[in-house]
Amino acid sequence: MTDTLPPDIDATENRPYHHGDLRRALIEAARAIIVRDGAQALSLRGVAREAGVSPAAPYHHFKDKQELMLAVGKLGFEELGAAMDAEIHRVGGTVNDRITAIGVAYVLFARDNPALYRLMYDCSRNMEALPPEMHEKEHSAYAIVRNAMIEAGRAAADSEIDVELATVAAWCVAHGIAEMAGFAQFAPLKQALGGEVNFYRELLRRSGNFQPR
Amino acid sequence: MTDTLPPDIDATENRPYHHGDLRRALIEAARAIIVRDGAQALSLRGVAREAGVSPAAPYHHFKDKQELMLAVGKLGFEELGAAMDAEIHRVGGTVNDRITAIGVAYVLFARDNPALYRLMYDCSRNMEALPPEMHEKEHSAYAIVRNAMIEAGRAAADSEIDVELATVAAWCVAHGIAEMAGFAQFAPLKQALGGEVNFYRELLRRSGNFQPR
DNA sequence: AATTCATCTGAACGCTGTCAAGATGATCTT
DNA sequence: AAGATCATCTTGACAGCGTTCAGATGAATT
Repeated sequence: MTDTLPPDIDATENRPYHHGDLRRALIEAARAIIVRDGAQALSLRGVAREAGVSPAAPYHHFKDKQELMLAVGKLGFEELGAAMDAEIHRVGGTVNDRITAIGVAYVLFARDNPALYRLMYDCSRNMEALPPEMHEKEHSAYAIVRNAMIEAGRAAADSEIDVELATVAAWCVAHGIAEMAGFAQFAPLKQALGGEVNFYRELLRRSGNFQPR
Repeated sequence: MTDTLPPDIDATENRPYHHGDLRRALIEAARAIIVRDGAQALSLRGVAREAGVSPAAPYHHFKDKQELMLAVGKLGFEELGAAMDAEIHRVGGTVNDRITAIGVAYVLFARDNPALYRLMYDCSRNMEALPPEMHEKEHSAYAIVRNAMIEAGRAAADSEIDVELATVAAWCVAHGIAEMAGFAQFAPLKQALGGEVNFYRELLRRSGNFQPR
């Protein structure tokens, strides 16, 4: 019973059976639809259609439509973490430069992927708690913010509560701004501040969480 | 042709035709369903059922399901404004006491009506801009925050941009906290800070928007 | 070569949002 | 008072949705 199939890639789930890797294909099809047509237009049947399988096929990989959504949301959090990480390394500089970069990257991710960003929170809210791997892994979005808060001295690294609180406070601010980012009635403010990014930067600055004390 | 029906109530829209006032009945039925069973369970047919009319009846009062949702969202913003107003008058005290009260009232409204709160933003985001009456009326939620920012000296009252910016900054923070309010994984933090409300108050305080400079 | 069993299909269920055509009945005109 | 008007509501239909179940398919194991 030697494995004729390679232990394979590094991915969490991989099953090249009939289709090859339908599970991943479904997740990516769903992501594509949600980014292209918005959350409203996402149907399980549509995802199956996009992946070229029958409407019932997804049920062998996901219990629910919701469980597929959750997988897409998880992917979204990974992408968010990657975007923040990339921006940190691009900016470099002082801790405070980087901490601002994190906030801006967060808001821009939400602005560029509004439906995906929304889904990430929608499926989170429907659960009792976020699955641990969403925010506990080393390079998760949550860990990045958390580490930045410690490094910036916004929390005593030895006080668990203090670190959590600083992280949550920063996260809430970024989330609030991110959700408003697309609202059209802020256009005058964006213009008055000399650009969209400056607007976000100013809001982050005012919150006191993304700039030196 | 003397009016057999009283000119009637003070409401904005009132048409006692066949049903009496189906438009309002539909809005209130929708509100009841969304509060009772969640946003996921809200269907146009269900609303019609709850109001005791046929599935097609709503289409004589609303172009769309979305248009009905929008009306519910508008109602929600009115209730939010009323809740904030009530809390302001209940607390009294200094400007800073009241400004904190506004933030707490905002977050608690979202915590107590999560699905309604979500709908308020969902239908807002689907539009180009919020309908003006949602945030420009004297006692609208927006105006309350705006006036408080001026009174608290957090913005120069004569600088339009400054006032808008301060208001938006505060609103974003409150919104961010409000959306996170229900997340289960914050339970330890709530306990560590001696209660849920203290947790919200601490997050608001840290943002710098809801406390004296 | 035979068996097992995960994977996928086809057909069906009740539900949804929406529409077109017709019935109802309050209001307005005469 | 009688007739016309017209907003209001119902009936019936359509396509599409999430979900289930019985059966077909074919790769992996024996």
